[in-house]
Amino acid sequence: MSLNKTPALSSLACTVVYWQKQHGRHHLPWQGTQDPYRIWLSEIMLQQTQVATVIGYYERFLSRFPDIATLAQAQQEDVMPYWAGLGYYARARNLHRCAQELATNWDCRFPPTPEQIATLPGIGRSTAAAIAAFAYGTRSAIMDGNVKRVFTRYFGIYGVTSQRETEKLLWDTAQSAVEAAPASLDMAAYTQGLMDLGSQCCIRGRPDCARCPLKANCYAYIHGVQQQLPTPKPRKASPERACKMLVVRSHDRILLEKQVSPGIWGGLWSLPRYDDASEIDAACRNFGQAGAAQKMAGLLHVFSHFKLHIEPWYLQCDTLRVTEAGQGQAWIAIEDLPSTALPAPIRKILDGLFNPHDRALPEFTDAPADTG
DNA sequence: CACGCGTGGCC
DNA sequence: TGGCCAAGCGT
Repeated sequence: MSLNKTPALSSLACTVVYWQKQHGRHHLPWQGTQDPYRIWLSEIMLQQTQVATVIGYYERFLSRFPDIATLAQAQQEDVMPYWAGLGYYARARNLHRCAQELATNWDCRFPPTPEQIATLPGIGRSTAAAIAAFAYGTRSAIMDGNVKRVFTRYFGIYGVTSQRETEKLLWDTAQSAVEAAPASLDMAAYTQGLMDLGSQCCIRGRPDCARCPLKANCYAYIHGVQQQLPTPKPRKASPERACKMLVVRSHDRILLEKQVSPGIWGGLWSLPRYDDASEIDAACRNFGQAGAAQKMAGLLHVFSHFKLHIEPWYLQCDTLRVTEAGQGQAWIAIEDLPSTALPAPIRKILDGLFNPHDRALPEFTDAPADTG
């Protein structure tokens, strides 16, 4: 992919800087300094941790350990209390180790290049670039969750961002954006501006495109696909459950059960539900039709947090009197089903029975298949 | 390289 | 309300 000569690329960095100076954040505790120690400490604390959580920890830590030498001389047991509650405690152990390494090998200073900084414990490519950009003005790109949102949307980069190919494209694009910018670019404002855009405008759920300075050239805004980007990770396999349901028909009516709220399908009407075949048998005997139920084609319904395998059975028993409905049950006329509040899979089952589109008779099967 | 690491916020 | 996510990194 060649983005280098597009207007979208060449105008990006200056637009971000201009916006950051007017609308970005300028009063966070770690801003307004070029001290690599303070910048480093903030970057480590901010890894996978929200700004509001970090602020208090940052100020307490900095009061106790004001510079690299103080931190390097401390015992790890004296450091950890200042991290307790912040999470990801390897960050604190690496921070301490890193300070000692800087004291031993670098005269309590940070190395001059992001490549060298990234060799230190707990500092990866993105954190190293951020430290170098804020402390030295080095033109090296960062890549965090904010930048991923901004760039996937702005450039229309599809693919799960944690996958290698997408990750590489994002890094290459981010570096190209820096290199396409004029030499006078304010790297600190640009780096901060990308993160400010990501946290203030280009948020995940409802991006505030109206206030975004990049919308004129933004792929997602132009094509209306903000909700599709960044490409969401495939969800973990959800637990699966199974149940059987019974369609009991008497003349022109079927038996439905009102679902309680709160609960699955609360307030809707569903079919009587059973856990196993013996309960189906018992129900049929109860209706005076032992062994008369027919197994229908199974289907799979996917909820947000689990999957339900439904095995419907059909029982014709015209001897029943429709006045005999249990608590929470009702005999509903088939002609009234279209106006009845039914969950989608229940409507599908009943549609297949009573409104077969392309076959003369409802279809029964011995081998239920998940056709959901 | 997919995963574990911690806690809080969000819907 | 449980799952997903947040200024990532190390293994």
